[in-house]
Amino acid sequence: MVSDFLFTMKRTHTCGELVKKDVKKKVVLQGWVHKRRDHGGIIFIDLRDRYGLTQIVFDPKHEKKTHELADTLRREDVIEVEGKVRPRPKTMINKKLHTGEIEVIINRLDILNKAATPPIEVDDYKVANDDLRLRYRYLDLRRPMMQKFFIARHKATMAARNYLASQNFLEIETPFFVKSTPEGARDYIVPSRVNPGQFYSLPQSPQLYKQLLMVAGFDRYFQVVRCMRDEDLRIDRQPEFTQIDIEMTFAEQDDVLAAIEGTVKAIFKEAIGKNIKIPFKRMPYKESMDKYGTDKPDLRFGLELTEITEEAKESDYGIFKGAIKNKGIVKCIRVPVELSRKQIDDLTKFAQKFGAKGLSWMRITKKGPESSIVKYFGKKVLDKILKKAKAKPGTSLLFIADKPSIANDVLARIRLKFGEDLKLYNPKDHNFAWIVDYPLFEWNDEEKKWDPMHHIFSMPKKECLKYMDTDPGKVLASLYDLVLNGVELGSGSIRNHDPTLQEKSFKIIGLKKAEAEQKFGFLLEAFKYGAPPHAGFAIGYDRLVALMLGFLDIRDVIAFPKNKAAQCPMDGCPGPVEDQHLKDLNIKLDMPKKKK
RNA sequence: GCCUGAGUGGUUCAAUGGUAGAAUCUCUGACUGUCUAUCGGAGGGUUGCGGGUUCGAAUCCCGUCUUGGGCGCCA
Repeated sequence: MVSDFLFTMKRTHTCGELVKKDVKKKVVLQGWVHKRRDHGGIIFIDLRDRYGLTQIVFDPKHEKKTHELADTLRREDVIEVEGKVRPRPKTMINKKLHTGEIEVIINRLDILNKAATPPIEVDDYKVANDDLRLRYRYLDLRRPMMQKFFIARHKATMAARNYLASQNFLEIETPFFVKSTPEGARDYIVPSRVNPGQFYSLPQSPQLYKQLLMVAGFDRYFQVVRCMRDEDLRIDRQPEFTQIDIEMTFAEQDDVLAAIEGTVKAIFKEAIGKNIKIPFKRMPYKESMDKYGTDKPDLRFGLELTEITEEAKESDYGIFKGAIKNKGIVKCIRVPVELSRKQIDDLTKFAQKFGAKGLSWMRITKKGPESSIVKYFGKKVLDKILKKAKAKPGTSLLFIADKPSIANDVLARIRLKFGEDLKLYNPKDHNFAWIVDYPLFEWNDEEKKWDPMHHIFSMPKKECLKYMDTDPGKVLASLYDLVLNGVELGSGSIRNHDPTLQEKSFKIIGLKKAEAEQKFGFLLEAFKYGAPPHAGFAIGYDRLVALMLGFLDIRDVIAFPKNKAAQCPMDGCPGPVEDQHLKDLNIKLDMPKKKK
């Protein structure tokens, strides 16, 4: 850490940089009183700034008046001190601190600002509850741990920018006031005063704009960009969040994946010094669904699922046969323990919570499979199932017979539960994977129509074009997701730059020509004038940084996040506005009456 | 909208239906080598709020508010 940048300032060093070689230097430090250890005579204070802690010493024998003033110091006072660096006695070296070999003996103390007693402690040992942390965020952010997170985030952002710039990507800003497209997530909207009755939307992503930048010939674009979605919050979902958004012209899928892999590698290297192996594993969507029941599998552990629909047909078990008759499947997971009755009861409740009708099970003991359903299976079929699922003594099988979506979802959740409960993985691992070859369309059973699985502007794979008219469910696209430890980190695709093909896609999802024209006309028009093939990706950046640092809560890497109700306990937003303000916008409130 | 957990000194937590405690913090005393200093003393509580049951409620019941996690939602 070099302090050249301080040359115009009164302080000569930060609180994180003085080491043995600085001994005898006369220094001026500024910072916050972190901890105070008063020995009656000598007083030690840990002086804190974002760079670290430095122990400063007030000795009555050294400078009596300064020592008396130091006696009045309390935590979080802001002070300036002048003194001399000296080595600590050998037995008093603090190995936990970078500055632990030295201390500064102080002869001058200026109290720059006394602090009122803080309502929460600025201390990583005792963290206040979420509400207070957000209410006094500026104090919470002073904690060394939080500062570390934001320093890491900054380094990560710089690494991404540098890497992408080195690969010829240009950072170009796209608008925040955009046209509303009422599909997918709910938009935040902003009234336009100069266009009465009209609204802007805040973007959920710069998707269409970055594609237009490709039409404009910028070749490679990126942006570290805020996106907004008016949906309910989760531990890894905030109403505004950051994406690293990229788009590339004349690029194949491998080019985009390589660009993202390079970015992620640079981020981990620069921010936490970790070398990540690239390229990441690639797994087709279908394989992921078959093996893990989800398109965002946590690959830090095994516990793969086994489908036994065919075998189940040969049984006399009514529940399995009934489900199969109903277009369902039978799938199971083998867990490496003999489950107790109580565990099975709990798992059944767990499964029902997520829509399963029930949970069938077999416990494999040394004597063979034990379960009330064993009797419905002939020995041959039973052996086939046990072999297929690799069920050995000391394991158990859990079966779900249901619609594929439910069987997969529930088993995927059970798999995660066992992975966590049995500690089948190292929580510090970072296991990246690409899920590729997604279907372009997904059947919406409730509305009896095709929905885009991800992104309607994606290019169908060449070999699938023949199914566009006959069987849209079979159409795979060059659509890819990045997954880290079971968390979706982003998605992208090769875009559809062919207007005719795009119209076909719209038609399949039931978007009428006029409607498409109204919503995306500007994009379709642009595509007429020489749109190059292009592809892109967007990384959920808050999630990436949080997972990189070893946790899931993205609020710890967002300086001023919202609470679960999308409010900020610090400034109190959202709040009402003045009547005149609403009048200027021609807006009248029509609030529902509160229930009594 | 639904499910589930929490709400007790400033803060973090404890307390079988029977005197609300501890640590930290604040103030204060002692102490010249600590490093989340240590050792004493003091201060600090309408147990979120409103009802109810009970001789007696932090504890049980009902309602309500705040907050965490999840489901729905997030193409």
